[in-house]
Amino acid sequence: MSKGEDPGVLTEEVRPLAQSQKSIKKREAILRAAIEIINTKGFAAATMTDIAAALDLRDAALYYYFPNKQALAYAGHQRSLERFEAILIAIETDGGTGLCKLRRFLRAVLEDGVINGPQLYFGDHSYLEPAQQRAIDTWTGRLAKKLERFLEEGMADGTIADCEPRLVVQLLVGMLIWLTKWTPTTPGLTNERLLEAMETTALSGLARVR
Amino acid sequence: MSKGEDPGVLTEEVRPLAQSQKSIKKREAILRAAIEIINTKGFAAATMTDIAAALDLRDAALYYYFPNKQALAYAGHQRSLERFEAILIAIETDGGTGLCKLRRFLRAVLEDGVINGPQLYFGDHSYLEPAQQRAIDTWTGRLAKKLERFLEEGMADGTIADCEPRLVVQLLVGMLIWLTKWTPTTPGLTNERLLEAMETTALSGLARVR
DNA sequence: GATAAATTCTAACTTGCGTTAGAATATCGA
DNA sequence: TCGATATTCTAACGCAAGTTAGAATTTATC
Repeated sequence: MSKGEDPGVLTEEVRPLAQSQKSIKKREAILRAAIEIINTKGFAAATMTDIAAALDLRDAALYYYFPNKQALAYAGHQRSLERFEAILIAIETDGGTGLCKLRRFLRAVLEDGVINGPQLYFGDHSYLEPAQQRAIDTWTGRLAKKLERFLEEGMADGTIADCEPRLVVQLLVGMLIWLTKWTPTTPGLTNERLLEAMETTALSGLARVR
Repeated sequence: MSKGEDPGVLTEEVRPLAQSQKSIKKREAILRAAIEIINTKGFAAATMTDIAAALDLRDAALYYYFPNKQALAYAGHQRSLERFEAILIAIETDGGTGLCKLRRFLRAVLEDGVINGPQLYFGDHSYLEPAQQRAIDTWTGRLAKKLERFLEEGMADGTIADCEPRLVVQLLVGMLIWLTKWTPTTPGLTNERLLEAMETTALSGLARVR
């Protein structure tokens, strides 16, 4: 649909892209700030002014990028789930034992910025539209299933203890969610020490066999 | 300060008590409902109308028992911490190995009504007055220390693996906090299965040694 | 530099919710 | 039954925060 030899074609295509490029960057920054703030204070307590202030903006400016607060939060949920999915798929394609996959998952979540600027969250979404809630729930369910499969694989290949995957996954998720609350107030904490603590607690176990 | 032989003494003492007794019962019920609702929806999203509706009351009626929403939530925090402290002290006085104490703690928290009507919570308290926040923080810190001591005792008596107690306690707390969110939507779940899953995950560990 | 588009701001509107005052009702002892 | 106290309700106020409209400003293109 475009004339190949027209020298203007390049600029014609780049111009709108260049505009959008910048706009998208800012949209990303807003989304990032929103995720972190909502994650910290909760949806209701996190005000549009809070989020805007993180980027030296007024609350009204946010409405240029998102129609309303709900949509902003919903986008945050989606972003979070996309990241999780990417992590899980990467692990799936790489293969390995069930235990190996589980360990890689814990490490990946930590490295994906849990401590400084949590970009992964789940938790509450009762403030969303019912349809949005359902969408999040089914998506979350799919991802949880992937994790459960890791455990089942491990039980089959002998690397993971006999357990109820559904329950264990929720316990692990709880550990991860809580990270975003207490790690910011724990100075001197590194990903290495955190990962070691998690592996000791959940993988090798706290109990010493006698 | 009272006449010992006055037969009215008994009724005199009982009368105001009888009135208060009923009032206290209702105050307890309100507090209980508030803890559960705030725990589920968060402080900001939980409205006074929500809490009142749980007892077939209007929002204004709550102000007969609590001066304001903040005070109600603060009382909830205190109630929660009292329960935790009672659990921890009971375990301390009973003695046993570090691992034994840790196991007893997990069981006690579950039995204290985590699944049906969560009465224990921690999480966010950024909506309280700074002084109240400090009070909660120091109290929470004391209780966390008790848990950490269990781990240290276990490391000393050989029942618990080498670890950083500070970090491990937070990981365990995360597991427990998250319980109140997902267990209500998991039908057919029993305390026994839950406890077994927790012991498998955190105590004996998910990894099978080869 | 000038014009158009994109971006952000100011100011006001709206709604929900915490809170209060005072009326209404229930409870209870005499 | 009656009066007093305790408890709850109705109605309204005030404020905080989400949202909107339109002006103001910046940015990009010629």
